[in-house]
Amino acid sequence: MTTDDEVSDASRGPADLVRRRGGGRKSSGRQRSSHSLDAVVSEAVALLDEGGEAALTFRALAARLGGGVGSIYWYVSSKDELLERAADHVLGGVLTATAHLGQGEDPIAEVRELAIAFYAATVNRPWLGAYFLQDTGTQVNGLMFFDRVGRELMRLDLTPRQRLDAVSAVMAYVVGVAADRGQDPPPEVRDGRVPVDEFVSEFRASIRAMDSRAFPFLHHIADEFAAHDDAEQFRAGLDLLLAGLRLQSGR
Amino acid sequence: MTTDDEVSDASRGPADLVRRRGGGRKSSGRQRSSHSLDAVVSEAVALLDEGGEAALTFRALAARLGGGVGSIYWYVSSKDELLERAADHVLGGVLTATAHLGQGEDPIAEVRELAIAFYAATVNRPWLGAYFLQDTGTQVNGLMFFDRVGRELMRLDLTPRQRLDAVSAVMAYVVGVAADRGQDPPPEVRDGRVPVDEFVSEFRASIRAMDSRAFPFLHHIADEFAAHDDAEQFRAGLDLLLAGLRLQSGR
DNA sequence: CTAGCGTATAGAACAACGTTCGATGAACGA
DNA sequence: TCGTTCATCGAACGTTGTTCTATACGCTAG
Repeated sequence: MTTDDEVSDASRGPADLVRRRGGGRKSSGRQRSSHSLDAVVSEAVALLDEGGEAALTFRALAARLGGGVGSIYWYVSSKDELLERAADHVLGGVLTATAHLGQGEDPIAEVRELAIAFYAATVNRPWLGAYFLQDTGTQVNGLMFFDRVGRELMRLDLTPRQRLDAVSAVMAYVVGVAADRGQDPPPEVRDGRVPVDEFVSEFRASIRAMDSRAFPFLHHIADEFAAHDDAEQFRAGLDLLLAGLRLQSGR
Repeated sequence: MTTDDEVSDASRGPADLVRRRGGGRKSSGRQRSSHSLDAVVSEAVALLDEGGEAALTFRALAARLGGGVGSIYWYVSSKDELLERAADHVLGGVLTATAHLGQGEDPIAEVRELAIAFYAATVNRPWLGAYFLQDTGTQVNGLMFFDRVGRELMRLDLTPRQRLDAVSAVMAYVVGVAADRGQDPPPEVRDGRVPVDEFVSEFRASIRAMDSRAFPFLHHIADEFAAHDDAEQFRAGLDLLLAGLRLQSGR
């Protein structure tokens, strides 16, 4: 699927030599096996979503697939590659979710939608940022997303350099918010065992307990912090970035 | 727990119960030991700088300190905490490096300098983003830096919410660029065994090899990508963000 | 003086992890 | 029937983070 390679060597062992920055094609053609690369990656994402990065182990994944640990290495040559493929897998979801975009009048508004869709996929997936677009050979969806954002900017009056910088900035911002949030709320809040209010008000109290001379700004925004919504805050920052871009492009 | 301590227990073992989001004081008072928390964290940062995140192991760190593995656990209760403290350690360096700032007329220009100094510290330290400001209890320098940036924005005509969103956006952007770059150039280029030109032109060639209908934007910026400088690109994106902020504040 | 306590160090031991390796079939053309 | 390729499996290895116990040293109380 996707674009896929030319022809010929269609069914070589997926995990061969020529690792990073080279070939690395999918297992195009018939799928005789009970696993298939897609199944391995999908289940890996499922494990990551359920228990975070620590939950993804080769043994847990093998048990989930009903196979042995060694089998996974036929499809993937290392855990790093597995994570890269997992990251690209969820980015594939972002691509299909935003397939309807691209016809709008305002390119920047389109970029905004793309970024928001990307953000939605990174929420609760802090590992995504670390493995996003590391290997351009295997991570085709990441490249496609990068290109889609850039294509919108080609409709704007900018230099190629400005376009490249802008796309990189938007990507970095999304990834950064994901990494920043990370494990922000402690696990007991994550699971819902402790109401969010309690954690937030406790945090506000701990801010108030600090020296207001040393941390004037923290005191200043303590209430806002307690009331803020993550997605809203993401959009606020994104809009700052896009406002600067709009200014640069002269509308 | 959580809220922690009242008074008294001033000189308990640094790595005690009450871990995340609570107290966690430094080894206040005399330093009798040959190690001390600062030595442990400093050496950890040195290991990270030399060989990346994989190079930091408790055994390597112990050997470096001339002690046993178990001793480290007296100062630090887990590897996560060690990495958080390491991140906060380099942020302490950023704080002292930017101590001269704060008297300028233009607050946004000051924010720009702060962000650039932060960025300089994250270059070749992709692990920093993942452990930056995870535990507000132990990571005091991160809080201080956050506060310093926010204090500049207090001189601008903005709502508290806008200020909070802006500071968060700037931080996220810096962290995002660090995470994005990550291991971007493969190790053989990192070490200088392969000249950068070769890698870059190879990358450009691989872009040209792709279908230009499927990736029009990648073709469009292939040359720019080959010639771009990371720090310059970082500043370009930062300036977009700050331009939006300047617009919002009405100069 | 000594018994006891908090401080601090050291390393053996354990469980879990990623990865390697050779053995083992199943499918298929010659 | 044989040999080759595809695909699977799990034992085994080395390394990792962490726990646990033993062992000192400096102090103060009795």
